[in-house]
Amino acid sequence: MPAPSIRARVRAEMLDEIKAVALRHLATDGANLSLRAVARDMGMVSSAIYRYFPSRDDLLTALIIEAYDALGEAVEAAADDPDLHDLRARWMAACRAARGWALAHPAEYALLYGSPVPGYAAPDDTVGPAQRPPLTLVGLLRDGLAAGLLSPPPAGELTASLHDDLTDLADVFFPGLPPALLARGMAGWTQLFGLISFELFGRLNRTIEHRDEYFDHQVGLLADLIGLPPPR
Amino acid sequence: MPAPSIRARVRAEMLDEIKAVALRHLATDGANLSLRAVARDMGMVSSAIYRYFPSRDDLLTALIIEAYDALGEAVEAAADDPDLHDLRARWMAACRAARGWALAHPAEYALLYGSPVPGYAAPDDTVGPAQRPPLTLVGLLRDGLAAGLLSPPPAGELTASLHDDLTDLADVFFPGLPPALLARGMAGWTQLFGLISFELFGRLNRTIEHRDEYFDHQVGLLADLIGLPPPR
DNA sequence: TACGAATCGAGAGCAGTGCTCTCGGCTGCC
DNA sequence: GGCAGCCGAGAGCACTGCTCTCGATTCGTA
Repeated sequence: MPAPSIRARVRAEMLDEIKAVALRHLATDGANLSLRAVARDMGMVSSAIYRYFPSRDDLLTALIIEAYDALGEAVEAAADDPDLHDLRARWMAACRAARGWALAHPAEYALLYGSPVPGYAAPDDTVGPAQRPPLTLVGLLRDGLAAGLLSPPPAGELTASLHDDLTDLADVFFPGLPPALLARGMAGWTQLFGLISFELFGRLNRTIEHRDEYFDHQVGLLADLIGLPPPR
Repeated sequence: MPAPSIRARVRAEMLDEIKAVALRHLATDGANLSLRAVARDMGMVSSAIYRYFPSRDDLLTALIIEAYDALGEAVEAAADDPDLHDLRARWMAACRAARGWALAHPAEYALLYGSPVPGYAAPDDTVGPAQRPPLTLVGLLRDGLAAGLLSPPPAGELTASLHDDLTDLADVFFPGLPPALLARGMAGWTQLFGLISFELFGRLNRTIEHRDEYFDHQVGLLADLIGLPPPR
């Protein structure tokens, strides 16, 4: 492999620096990222940014993919912590990791899970990284089932067409996973998203002060619903 | 009471028309509402809008309050349907009403529950209307408890400080409601928000086709967790 | 090594935005 | 009837994303 030319290396550094500056702006000024402000911060003129990102949306997409991967990595690392042998502890750790990342990167979380920007349609590059957290959670359920720690929910509780939808979905990622268990995993993911969003978007203000305990309790409730083995 | 002057009546009509046009723009163009576009649609010049709303944020706030009230009214009406005597049926109806309203008014739902606009801080006028849906849900639990249809969850499952937070919160709206039951009600509200947001923001695309059944199933799961009497 | 091609930053410019201010015409109240 | 308050139009400011052109620099290659 030939050494990358100076120009190519400078270009890669510029891409990284633009993303870093844009992230800083996102954190301070909120979601409406200004390309011109980013350019000013870099001592450049706004049109120069377009040498690196064809449009503002493309820059946002790059940031979104990086954020999805950072969140996904945090969740996966927590779920795969070798110190945790307890299934419920792994589930809990994954959820806490997601919340911790979100609290540490609120602007990026809002970028990922807030209302979609009007004209913006998520490109296909984002769907893979976006699936990492929910796949991690459902993967824990598959592990638990394989280890005999989980009993599959009664099959009769799903309608036929919903059973088919969930079976098709399971076949893509977790062949053989009982569809009712997949539904419970998605319920857990939905709850996790709701808990984090409510906390981050201020819906817990002036109501819940002890956020950590509230979060743990609510996640624990859903762990019970899913059928994870009780703690201890 | 004196008849309102012509000018006052015209002004009220203008306020309504501006809001109506803004809502149309919100539905078609997405969240970044353009005051100038609204003015153009009304055959006015942009500065004239400022005679009625001091800023774009104030117009948005007016729309938000109206949307919160419309959603709250839909949920309350569904929960109080006199034809429903079954507690679980009322819970189900309330949740379905929220989803139905959101699907019918996606832009307004995004305005209410999407990522908060950067500079925008929700004024106090919005907190009352915003609380109507969750209060309706928790109110159902209070009714069920009073009617002996619900058994309060074991008290020992909450930490002391979380117990205090929830007791304080309950005292404001539902004095005497067991805090653990309040937590379950909030879990239901969180789940409802998550389900609707995921569906509306496209996270169910290419995975779940039978959305109605999926929604009913997931809401039913949480109803079980809360301890609502089984169906039939 | 020299030359043509590709890349890059600067600058001007376009269409759009929220918002302010001033200037007239109109309305409503004393 | 007159005066104060309301209202729409218009100009203007600072800002945005984005396009285009123009030199300067760098690259790959002959």
